[in-house]
Amino acid sequence: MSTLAQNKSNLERASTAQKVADMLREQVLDGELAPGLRLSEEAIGGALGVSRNTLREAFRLLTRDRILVHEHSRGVFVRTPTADDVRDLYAARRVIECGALRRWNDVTEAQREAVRSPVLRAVARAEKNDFSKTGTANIQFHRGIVRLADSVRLTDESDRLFAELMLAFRVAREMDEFHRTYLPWNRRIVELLNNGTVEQAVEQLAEYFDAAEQDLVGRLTRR
Amino acid sequence: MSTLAQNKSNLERASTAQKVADMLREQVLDGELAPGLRLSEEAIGGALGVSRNTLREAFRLLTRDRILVHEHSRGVFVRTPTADDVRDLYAARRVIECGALRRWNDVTEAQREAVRSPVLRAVARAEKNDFSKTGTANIQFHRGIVRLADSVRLTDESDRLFAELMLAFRVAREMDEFHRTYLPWNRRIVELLNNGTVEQAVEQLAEYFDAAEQDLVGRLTRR
DNA sequence: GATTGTAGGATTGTTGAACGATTCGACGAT
DNA sequence: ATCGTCGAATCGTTCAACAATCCTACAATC
Repeated sequence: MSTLAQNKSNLERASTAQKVADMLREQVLDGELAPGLRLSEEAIGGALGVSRNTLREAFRLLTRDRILVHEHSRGVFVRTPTADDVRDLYAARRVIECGALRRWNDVTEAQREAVRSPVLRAVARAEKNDFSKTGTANIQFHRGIVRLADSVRLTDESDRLFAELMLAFRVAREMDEFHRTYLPWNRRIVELLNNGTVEQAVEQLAEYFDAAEQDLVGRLTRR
Repeated sequence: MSTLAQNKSNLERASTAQKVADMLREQVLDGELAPGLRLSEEAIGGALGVSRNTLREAFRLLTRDRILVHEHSRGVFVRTPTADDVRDLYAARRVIECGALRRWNDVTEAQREAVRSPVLRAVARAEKNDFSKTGTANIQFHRGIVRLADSVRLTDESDRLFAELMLAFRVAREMDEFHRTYLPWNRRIVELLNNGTVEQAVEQLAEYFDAAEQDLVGRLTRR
């Protein structure tokens, strides 16, 4: 049965627009297309060998994911998150992740492990001074938290939020230091969870959001 | 200054695709386009006087809003929410709305009033046996709750959830009775909030979600 | 009778070209 | 220095075309 399910996903051919959108998303999140950059329909379409119409469909998809912004008759641009965007982002994360974390005692062991293990990985990365991977492992930790809620709609929306956050990281400076600062916080949260003191863990998570938001906003405003 | 802001929104001409999407969304939510219906590109495009390419852009927008589903080489269909969809929907609402409601004491009086007043309106509608408007007023109540979180990203996503929920209502039966059943619950929640017992209100809200989810799933499965 | 193969017509997926509408930047007038 | 004006570049939208895919009906097979 599981093989059938796998075949199904292989059969679901992605449309050209979808593939183009995936490729562009990756390039933006990898930093090859910097925030603020304008994406010319002609240039991109020519380089990728797709027609303008198809490319525009791809742009719409990424606009909905908040990776691009669309200005009428001016074109699409790689989004440049503002301080207000970051505040909004963290307001959403506070509600979603704190709410998801409260379900700690109601979920499967596999779900709990998906929260714990990324923190260990992040610590290992940080000890090797590999801070770019520290950041991605950190996001895995938060993805794991969201998944405690058992809602694909929530995880999908959160993935959009995380993508936007990574864009904000690109705009800000000194992000290596940022990730190093908040790693101990995550360790403490996992510790509290293992102790069974869920409500305290939630409180720590909320405090982490307060601190990280203020820090990131600061790195965005004075620049 | 406020007039300038108004003018700005007027200046932001919506694209044709956006206008078409808005029109189709309205028709779907009003029930003029029933769940499961296939939307032919030629038929719709011809009726609305827009080209196929523009119409396809509109379809993409609505697909992202989960109002339509897109099947490769088969076309787009009005979404027919399943029982699993409803469960996922309520899992997301539980996290979002309970989390937002916990902020009750940290928000402005205007925000609090936007939670209270829809309940009074719903009661008034119900006394006149106007249950379609009872349902919309009820949704306003929940929209007000989400707005306590102070995040446009969260309210936007919630609006998508509510739209999907209204689609589920169309598939289910006897929804008049449904809305009548859960109206007293909302009154009690507002009462608890006014008493200052926020945590009890959150608990009531969670119980409401449990009951409503089970009820709605039931109306969707045995049919 | 139920299942499988096959031809066809209809619909979608994608492209390319076209043209009006809008924006941007440079240039010159005040 | 500020304000119009003009032209080039780009976007918004439409149209026509063709390949790829799906659906239906009918025939063939067991």
